[in-house]
Parts: sequence; structure tokens; C-alpha cells
Amino acid sequence: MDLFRSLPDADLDAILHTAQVCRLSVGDAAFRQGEVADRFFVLLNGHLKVVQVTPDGEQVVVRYVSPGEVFGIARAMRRPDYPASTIAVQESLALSWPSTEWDQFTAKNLHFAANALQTVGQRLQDAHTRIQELSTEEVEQRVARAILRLIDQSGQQTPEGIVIDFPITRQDIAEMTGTTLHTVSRIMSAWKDRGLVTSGRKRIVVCAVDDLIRLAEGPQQAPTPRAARAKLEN
Amino acid sequence: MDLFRSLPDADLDAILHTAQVCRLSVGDAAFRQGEVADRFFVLLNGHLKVVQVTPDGEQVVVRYVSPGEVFGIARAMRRPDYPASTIAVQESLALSWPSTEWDQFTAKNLHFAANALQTVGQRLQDAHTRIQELSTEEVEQRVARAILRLIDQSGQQTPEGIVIDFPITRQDIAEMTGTTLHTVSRIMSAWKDRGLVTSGRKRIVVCAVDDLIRLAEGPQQAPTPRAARAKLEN
DNA sequence: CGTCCCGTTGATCCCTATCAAATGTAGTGG
DNA sequence: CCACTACATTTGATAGGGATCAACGGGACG
Repeated sequence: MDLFRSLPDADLDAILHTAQVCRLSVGDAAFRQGEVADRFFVLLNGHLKVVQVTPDGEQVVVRYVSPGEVFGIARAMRRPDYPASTIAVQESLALSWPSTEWDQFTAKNLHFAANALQTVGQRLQDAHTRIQELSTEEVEQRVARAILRLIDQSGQQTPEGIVIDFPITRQDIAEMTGTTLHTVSRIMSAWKDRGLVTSGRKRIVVCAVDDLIRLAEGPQQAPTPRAARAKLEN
Repeated sequence: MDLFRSLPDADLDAILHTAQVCRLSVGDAAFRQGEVADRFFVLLNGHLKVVQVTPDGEQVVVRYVSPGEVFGIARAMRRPDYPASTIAVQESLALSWPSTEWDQFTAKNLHFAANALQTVGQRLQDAHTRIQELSTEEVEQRVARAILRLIDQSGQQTPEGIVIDFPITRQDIAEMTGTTLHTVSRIMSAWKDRGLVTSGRKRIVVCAVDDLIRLAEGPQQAPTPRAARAKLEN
């Protein structure tokens, strides 16, 4: 488990002892955007979706949480409230602690703080990657990348190909990539025709990962003028 | 200075003593994307632009660094290399330390690590805000927000209005908002006609902040179907 | 076995990228 | 001080990717 790496067994026991177990059914929220961030969590089992809603009601999927990951650490960054809602997309199991104990944890073990910094750093990195994609890439590329990321994170090998092992809709993909469910549907239908994927209700199976990677990297040998100009200005 | 908040004076002296001063002329890079992240920095004076270039040569402006801010802390997040280039847009002055000393700093003062976590957390927050904007808002709104953020961070009150107190081009704004310099130019020309801003070469003055805020919040009383649908699905 | 939700697909429209070219402005060297 | 150059900005014309609007099909679950 990432967060507790290199923590002495004794301390680990003590910490686990103070944890509260939290069982979540599909649709349940571990916490909701705007609530006081009074606890932080580690996911043991299942999958969660982190969602932000804009002032005018649009949703954005921030990320999916897989087992072993920490979430809800707003308070550690000195944020009083949770910036997003975290909702189970599967039957899930998590541990949680009061946010106030965070400092105790870090005081007890220096690595703990460093690990947290690394975790948040990784997320920052991911966020910047996404900003780059949203700024410069076409929808099809972004959808391809999003799916590749998902199979990378939670892919299961099956006879027909690699399947994303939790339920996910076109709408979800759309909210991850800044587009609409319609466009996602069209794109994936085209892929299905070309034999790249098989997909059904809340289910995506990737048959030809290589081709998908090629799509994600975009049209080669065809730098847009915009790119060329930027290159010159460097 | 954010990073060194609540550090005893004695320690602060010791730390400052080991710092290397770094003077940057316009266009100089403190470091470049991909280089080994062997130092981290604090900006004393001036303004820097953090830029990422995509594999196909497009640029994205990650953020602007103002005096007092830390930058180049990739190593603290266990990244071996800098994920972006940081370039002076003005004559600037910075301090730097070897990345290897980071751990010494954190060991000496627990607050130090917490402050760093907070800083990175804030950046993560900002990045998510930007993702949200890129995903759901129109170009004009995004440009308005970008400029509001800039005057919030580095605005100078002048007789004609609030001016962004470092040189910035339409191209820069475009790279911050995921659009083209042409579109930015058109938008700002329209604003100029309406008396919202005055702008010249590498210079932007906001006359009517309130109106700009109204623009940034988008068309009220007119939720798009997309937003309405998302609202229902909640 | 009906209802709800998810997915698919067509038609249309509009925002904005792209292409093209002119104008304006700082800086530079003679 | 002025021509010259490089770069920033503006503005028009055009095209196209995707959002929007609309309607239907189909599997899951009660």
C-alpha cells in the first residue's frame, strides 16, 4: 500500500487499529463535494469515481480510485472541505481516519509525509497531462488516451481482449475527456467497426491495444501549422 | 515567503547561507523540460513562465511564477527530471538549492514538509479548475478567467485600470487557455470596443473588472442542455 | 413484461481553427 | 535620426469538427 510504504509493523498495527471500516454500495458517496473534510481514506476494494460539478451543473470526472490508493486528503493540503465527491461505481470497501490524525501520522514517520507529497505530485503530473491533451488534441485522441489509462490502471486480460474491470458509461468517458456522450458513442462505434474494441452496456473491451495507442498518438507525419509555429518559436 | 513560513530564524539563516543566487534575463531558463531535476528554487524578483511542450511541438503554459513562490520541486515529488521549462519573462532573481538538500530541510522542520504539501495541493486544485474550464466552458469565458487570475496574482492598479505587471502576448494567453492567438486577439478586440480593456503590445489593462467577472461566469439564465442533463443525472 | 437507463445514429448548426495578408510597434545598426 | 527588421497584433474568408437537437433501439432489472 502506497501511503504506508516503509512504515514499521508496530506503527502500522496501531494505525490500522484506529481505522474505521467503510462499506460502500454502488452510488454511495464516501463524501460529497463541499463537505467538511473531516476524514481521509484508503480504498481496500472496489472502484470509486471522483467527480466535480461546476457551478452551472456540469460534471467532470477527476479520476477513478483503485484499491490501495489514498483519497480524501484535502485536509492534509490545508483545505477545509472536499473539492469533489467520491462515489462507488462498484461494491467497495475503504478504511478511514479523522483528518486530525494526519499530523500524528506524519510526525511518527517522516516517510509518510514524503509519500503523500509524491502521491499528490503524481496527481499534479496527471492533471497537467490532461490539460495538455484538452488544449492540443482532438476528441478521438483524448478518448483513446483515457481508455488506455483506464486499462493501464484496471485492465483485466480476457479471451476477447483487455476489459476495464468496473462499470463505466459513455457519459463517464465524456466527462473524463471534455466531450459529449454522443461523440464518444460515435467514436467507439467506429472503433468497433474496425475491430479495435468490443463494447456493451457499461463495459469496454479493448481488442487491439497497439492500434489504440497509435490513435492516441495522433496523426503522425502531419504536424498542424499551429504545432509547427510553436516549434519555431521555441 | 510561503515555503519558509514558521521556520526559526537561526535555521533560516543557515539555509539562506547555502543558497545559490541565480539571475535571469528575459528568455533565460532556470531549467528546461527533461533535464535532471538537481536543484529547486525560490523566486525573489521578476516573473517566470512555466511551459510544457507536447511531443508534437505544441506549447502549453502551465502557470506564471510570482515572487515568493517555490518552483522546480520535481525531485521532492520523486520525479527525476523537470516536467516543464521555466523561463524568465522579465529580468528576474531567484535562489536555488541542490535537490538533495530537500530532505535535510524537511527533517529539520516538520512544517516545511506540510507547507510543501499545501503548495502542491493548491497547484493540484488549480489544475483541476483548469480542466473543468477546458472541459465545459467556451473560449471567451476561459480567456476572461485566465486574465482575472493573472490580475489577481500580479495586477497593478493604474489610472486607466488594473494592469498585468509583466509582458504577456496573445500567444501566451492562447497557450494558457487552449486556443489560438487569433481567437484571443478577436476576443480582446471585442472587449476593447466595449471598453472592458485596453491593450497593447505585450500589455493588458483591465478597465472594468466587474464586467470581466460577469463574462467569466458565462451566460446566466441559460443553462445548456448538456448542463441540465448532467444536473438531472446527479 | 413493462419501464428505465444506456447506447446508437441521423440532421443541422455554430464556434473556432485554419489560411492568408496587412498594419503597427519595439529595437537595431548605420 | 531614420531605414530596416523582427515580431506582435489585427482582421477577413473559409472550412470543419463536434455540440446540439431529435428519435429510436435494446438490454437489465424489478
